[in-house]
Amino acid sequence: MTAKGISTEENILNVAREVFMRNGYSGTTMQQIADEAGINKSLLHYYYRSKEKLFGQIFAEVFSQFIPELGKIFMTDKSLEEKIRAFVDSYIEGFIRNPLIPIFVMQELSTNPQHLADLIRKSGIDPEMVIKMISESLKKEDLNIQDPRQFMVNMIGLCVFPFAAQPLIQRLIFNNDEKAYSKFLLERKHEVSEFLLNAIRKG
Amino acid sequence: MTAKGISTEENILNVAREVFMRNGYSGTTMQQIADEAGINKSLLHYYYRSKEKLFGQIFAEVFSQFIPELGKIFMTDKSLEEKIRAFVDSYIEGFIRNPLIPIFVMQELSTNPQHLADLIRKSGIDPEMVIKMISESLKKEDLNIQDPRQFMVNMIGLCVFPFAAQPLIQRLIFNNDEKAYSKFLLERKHEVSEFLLNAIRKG
DNA sequence: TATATTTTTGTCCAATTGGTTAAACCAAAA
DNA sequence: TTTTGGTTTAACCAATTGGACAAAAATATA
Repeated sequence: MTAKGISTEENILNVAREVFMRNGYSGTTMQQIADEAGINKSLLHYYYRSKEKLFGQIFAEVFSQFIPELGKIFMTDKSLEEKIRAFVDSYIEGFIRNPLIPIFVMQELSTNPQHLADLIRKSGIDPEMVIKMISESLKKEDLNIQDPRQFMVNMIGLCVFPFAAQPLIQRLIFNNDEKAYSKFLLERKHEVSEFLLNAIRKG
Repeated sequence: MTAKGISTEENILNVAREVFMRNGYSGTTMQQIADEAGINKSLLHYYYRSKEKLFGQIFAEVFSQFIPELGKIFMTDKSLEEKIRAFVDSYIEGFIRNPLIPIFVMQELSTNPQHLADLIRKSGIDPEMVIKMISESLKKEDLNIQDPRQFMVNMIGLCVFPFAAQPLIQRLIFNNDEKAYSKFLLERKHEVSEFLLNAIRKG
């Protein structure tokens, strides 16, 4: 038990999540995690047998926050316009709460793509089915969408990119004004939805 | 001199660039670079005094390939439509040739934002000036662009994201079909331009 | 209380880390 | 041929790495 009434096990997980997300797998040492958690290094191995196991658990959890619940939102009977607004809003909101998710997940999958296969297998969901379902839902309405896959990448990319590139954008476009950048991110919920809807409007 | 008539110094740089881009700074060891370059570890330190120096040189070079030459393209007297097409085309083309650039640069700047300050200072260019110039150029024509900064992030994000998220998209949307994904990326040059132009068309 | 059980720590380990140094090598100049 | 300069190597270093292990401390159970 720590001061806050949190179990040691949970405390380790919280600290490790933070450090791993900040510095990546190889940029993080077990000693570092132990120090920041205020415990002995051996205790890490007591609860989570190895660095890989600890990281694996954290990555799986963060990964599930990155993969959008496209299926759920696009299976409702709302209009496509409403679906897009709902998705963009909740997806961006999630990253505002935890801005490191995108770069952490994408970087790890870039150097270690085989993690992906494991995670998909464990999740049990069938990506192809979900994609097909959404594609159908996109084609249904009379909109200017030639390739649903391109549109999905556009939609997700517009949400994700500003977080992955935060330091760059904040410095180059906002002269390192953190407040201004936060405001920019909030405004993006509206901006991205409108942008997407304009782009697929027929005429 | 190596077999290909390339100097040892240059060969080290090429190998190091590849390894660093694949595994990041802390995921790379000097031994690894030495092995892949077919030389002794001491030789690395002979040519590039330290790991940091070697990495710094490589990062500066790759970074300059990531920062789009927005200024150049948007200062011409083409129409905005032509400018956008020209930019998207050349920017995406560059990443097709070297797909690891985006994730490498964004990841490094995420864990080490102070690199950015140094690089900008060394480059001598004034980001604020460039941004202002482009903003003006975007406002000139009668288009549906409320905030030029949002539009710039949209444009760059649509180009960059598919490369940063390549493993994910390739697996989830293209069932790991590399060929299909390459085709998708090629088609994106046209897709992104059209998408952007549709989105800012008035009416 | 005394006895298990769980949690935490200190100590140790082999391997690897980035880096140094002196010696060996080798082609070209003298 | 000897000398000179840059190049390459082997040996070595202190520090750090992830991890093992048993003792100790704390807690639960009897």
